[in-house]
Amino acid sequence: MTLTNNTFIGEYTYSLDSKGRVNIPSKFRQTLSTDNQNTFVITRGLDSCLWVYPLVQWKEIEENLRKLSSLSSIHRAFVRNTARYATPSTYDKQGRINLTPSLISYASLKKDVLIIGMVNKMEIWDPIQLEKADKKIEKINPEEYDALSDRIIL
Amino acid sequence: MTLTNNTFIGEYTYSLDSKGRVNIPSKFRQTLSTDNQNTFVITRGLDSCLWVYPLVQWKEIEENLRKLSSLSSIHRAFVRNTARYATPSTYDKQGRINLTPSLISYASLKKDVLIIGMVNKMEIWDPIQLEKADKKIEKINPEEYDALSDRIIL
DNA sequence: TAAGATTGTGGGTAGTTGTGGGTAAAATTC
DNA sequence: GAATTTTACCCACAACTACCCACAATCTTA
Repeated sequence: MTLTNNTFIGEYTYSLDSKGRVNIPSKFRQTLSTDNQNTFVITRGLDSCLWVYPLVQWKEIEENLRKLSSLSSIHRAFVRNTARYATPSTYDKQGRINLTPSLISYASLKKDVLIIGMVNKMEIWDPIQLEKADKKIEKINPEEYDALSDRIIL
Repeated sequence: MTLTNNTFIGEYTYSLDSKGRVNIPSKFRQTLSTDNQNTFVITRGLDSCLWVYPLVQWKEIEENLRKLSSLSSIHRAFVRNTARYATPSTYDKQGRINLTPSLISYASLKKDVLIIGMVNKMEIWDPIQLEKADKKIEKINPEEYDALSDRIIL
């Protein structure tokens, strides 16, 4: 059953094979095909994980990058660092995407891989890395976390 | 697989051969051929790298240069430095472009060469030069960099 | 519960891509 | 105008990638 367009939620475990392929949760594939879309952009996340955007989502980011000026060195660096690691990819007939060696090593991916829905994108994690990141967050800024609670009604 | 017209993202490693030829990532070639275009304009980048524009993009730059006044010495210098090093080029049947000795030496290119998609253009880098440039940016204005992160939602 | 459909995982193969070098045309020099 | 250098075009081949098929495990449905 499909949720709505471009909404990713849930957690799924898959295995990365010897060719660097990972399965995409079938629910996510359905979500995407409603939009006649099987193209993603995979890139480095801000934690040690990968971010996978559906093309429409990525296009929005790109539009914002286009507005930055090549005359500013900061702007150039920002565009470069954002665009540099972005890799377009489609899923194959079996529903898998290819990860480049560079992306695999960035996220320290081994055999078992966690895919997490992040509403507008998915994250690909090594289970151990995710655990580490979780523990780190627990320690710092519980106040900031609470502040978010005010902005978002659950 | 093609993204859309004139969008360049990702990082690719190629080798500069003895004749001064570098491969263009096949994804970029597809992007360009959608426009029935295999003509680039290569010029000096503002960092120590080369900028490669598809012809359409370059035409836009030219239009903007036309608007600058020759009465202003700053404007004159800007137009001169932008136009001066621009070299039109096409890729051969194998998908390679020729770099002139002048361009090669400007970017300090050796054997290994990095091509980076910058959304509206590509950059050609020597890996060591890029590393240097990265470190430089880290030092100056982290606040400005963070401000950009707020403007662009990833 | 059995049969059928869907999903996840592995591997083989044909086509594409990256890199080197050869040759003929064009440009440059003497 | 001949000789030499430079450039553009072509071919060859190795490495890699995308696509295809197979099959086991799981879920669905009657």
